Amino acid sequence: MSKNLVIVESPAKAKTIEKFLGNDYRVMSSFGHIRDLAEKGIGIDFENNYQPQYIVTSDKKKVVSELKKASKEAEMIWLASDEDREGEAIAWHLYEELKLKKDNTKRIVFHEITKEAILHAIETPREIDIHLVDAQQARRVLDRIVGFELSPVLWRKVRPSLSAGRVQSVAVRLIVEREREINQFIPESSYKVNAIFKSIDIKGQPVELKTELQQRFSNKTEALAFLEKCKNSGFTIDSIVTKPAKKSPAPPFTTSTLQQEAARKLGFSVAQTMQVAQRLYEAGKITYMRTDSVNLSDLAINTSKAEITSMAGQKYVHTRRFNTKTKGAQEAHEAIRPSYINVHTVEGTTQEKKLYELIWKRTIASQMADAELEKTSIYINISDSPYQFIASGEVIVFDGFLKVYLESTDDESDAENESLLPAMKSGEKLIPGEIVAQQRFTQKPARYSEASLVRKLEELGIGRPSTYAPTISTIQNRTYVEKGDRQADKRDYNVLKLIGDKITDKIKTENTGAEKSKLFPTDIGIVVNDFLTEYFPEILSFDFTANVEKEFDHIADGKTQWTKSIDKFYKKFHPIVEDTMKNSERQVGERILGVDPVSGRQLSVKIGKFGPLAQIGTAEEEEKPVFASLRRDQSIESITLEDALELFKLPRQLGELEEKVMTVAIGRFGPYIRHDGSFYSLPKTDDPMEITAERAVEIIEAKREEEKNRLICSLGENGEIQVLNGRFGPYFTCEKVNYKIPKGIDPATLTFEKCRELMAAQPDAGAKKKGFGRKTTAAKKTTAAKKTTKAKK
DNA sequence: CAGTGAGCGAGCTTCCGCTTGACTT
Repeated sequence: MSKNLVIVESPAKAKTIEKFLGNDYRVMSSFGHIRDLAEKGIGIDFENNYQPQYIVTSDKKKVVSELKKASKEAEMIWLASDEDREGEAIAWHLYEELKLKKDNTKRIVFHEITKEAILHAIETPREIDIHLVDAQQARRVLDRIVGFELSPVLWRKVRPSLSAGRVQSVAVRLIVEREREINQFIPESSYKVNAIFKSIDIKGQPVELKTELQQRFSNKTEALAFLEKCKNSGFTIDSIVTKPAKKSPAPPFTTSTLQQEAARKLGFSVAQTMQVAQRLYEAGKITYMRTDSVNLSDLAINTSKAEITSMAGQKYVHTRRFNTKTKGAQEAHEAIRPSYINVHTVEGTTQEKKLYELIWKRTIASQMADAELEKTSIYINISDSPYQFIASGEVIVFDGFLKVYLESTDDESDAENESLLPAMKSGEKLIPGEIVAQQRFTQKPARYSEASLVRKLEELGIGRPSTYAPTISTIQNRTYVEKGDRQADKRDYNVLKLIGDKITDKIKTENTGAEKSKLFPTDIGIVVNDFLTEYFPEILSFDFTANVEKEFDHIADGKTQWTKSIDKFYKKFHPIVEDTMKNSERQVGERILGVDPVSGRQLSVKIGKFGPLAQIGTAEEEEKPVFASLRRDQSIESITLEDALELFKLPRQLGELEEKVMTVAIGRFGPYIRHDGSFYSLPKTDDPMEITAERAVEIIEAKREEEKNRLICSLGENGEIQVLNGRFGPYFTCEKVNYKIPKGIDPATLTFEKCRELMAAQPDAGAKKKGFGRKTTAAKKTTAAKKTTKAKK
């Protein structure tokens, strides 16, 4: 039995620390927070000065009882959770829940997991900082009030099961507003002029010089006029300017920058990055992956230095301390770095290897020398014109950190590969090979990717490293936002080319605006956002979090009582909730597009019970309205009258087969033919608008043929077991439950008895569906319920 | 697996941050 019990948050951390501390210390983990506000109801006692009603969370009952037992056996208890608001609260909850005593409890903190740091912490204990704890309670209670009062407003006014919150609602707002910017964007064009000059270099070799005119022309007339003038112009090198430049390495990774770089360089989703990083962390290969700090421990800096020296030499070393600039950063940990800098690669999956390598390179590079560059510009005069052509080149004089790592950017647009320029002298005359004026357009703003949304949230100080990935999932699970691709649009552009004294004028076509894996708002997302921003502008404002953070800082400093702060907020907020509940309309996002030319009735779009729909006529009219669902790629916000009218061309009658009508329509699962109560999906190659009766008959007969071959045999007295051919191979079914047939058994030889045997071996067959991979509390409850029923048996 | 857009009006849903499992398909 150990004399000392140390409690930290993470089991991986506990394992490491235990090694440093020796036999007198037992190190256990709390697995994060152990208590939270009661789940049922709001969990706050409004009658009693906002007293929080804490309960031990169901998944922490076991941990808490183990900790309780261990704490009774120990002589001294060391609460070693992180030194930030949440960490302090964890320590306090432990103190309360484990019923610890002041005289044998100590609070210790360290920012890096090194032996030195931990021993130092043990020597300098303190008490729990109750003001910091109060700041956390205020944060927790505020989030609960906002979330649990706003969400029911949405259930009533928009749709059940929706949610709103301080973080997620602002995240959705960013995406909705970006989409509007894109929709409203009007591209402007101008003419960019490039020239290629021919010359002879010092060695007498022919060389080409690629240049761009410093001036862009706003229209074709000006561009043409310039080219006309160039026909008779002379071109002379005016000057050659060489300037030194340098590039510095980026700081080591935080959660947010790791997510961004892993997305750009490795194509990982935000959640994927965190999963892979978690595995590396648990294996002891990297430091903690949820951090907002760019700080490295002395140990890490020193080992980096040694590593760089042996790898590349002393002159590549340049150690640095980076400062965290992020709003609201709490810096309880180090930056994300390899645990052992001298380990360059790790064993594991491809993903783990790649992510580790990225972390290693970024860490090492951050302690390396600046890259030194030489930028050269050649300025070329044009006779009779005030403008100049410029050729730019860049040469790396000393690679420095670039030897290892270069940070990526989001817009990998036309980053022209600037390189070495040919050696030339000023005064030299040049002959133009060709001069091209090309029409260029201003770019639409880019939609957010998961990672760029995280960067934006971090910039606004909204959310924490531990919540970036879950927030991205939440707004997608609530169907406010969808991840998707955008096909490129074709766009014509004009190219004017001067060769010799001849100008050609051509129209070319380019693809533009293609986007992959970006976040799009849904109609529901737009309606919810517009509703919330109208009625709750303060909560939805981009600086709401920053403002409440200031308030929390006052509480942490002991200047404000946390309940007073909450009271001030609640007294203002709650009446708005009540008023909105009572006085606002139901939100369906209706837009009137115009009039149906056939019936003369109004055509509108809105959100219906089953999603976005278009409607001809109104409910008030005597004649019932006609409805049609919007397609997946259409939205209420941007659909045109023309496209909406197109929707009403289906369902379409195709003629008859066996005296029954065939109709073609588009359903939830795509286009289908309906005939005699049966459904036949259309292959992707058939267009429901174009399909003929003959083709429809073909599809129906093909499906019937397949059906015929489906049944392999019926077993049992009344055929209660059927052996069938399915999409994934043969299987059998009994009382609507499907069972697998193990490999190696010929389905045709199955007997009734053998099937009963196979059924007994698959007790869980049919007991799935439902959850659909979502981590909801509901899903957790059903699995828990399953376990208990099993136990009873 | 499937074509709805209305209506009886039960009882349910929801937040943000801290941490890891335990599950199939």
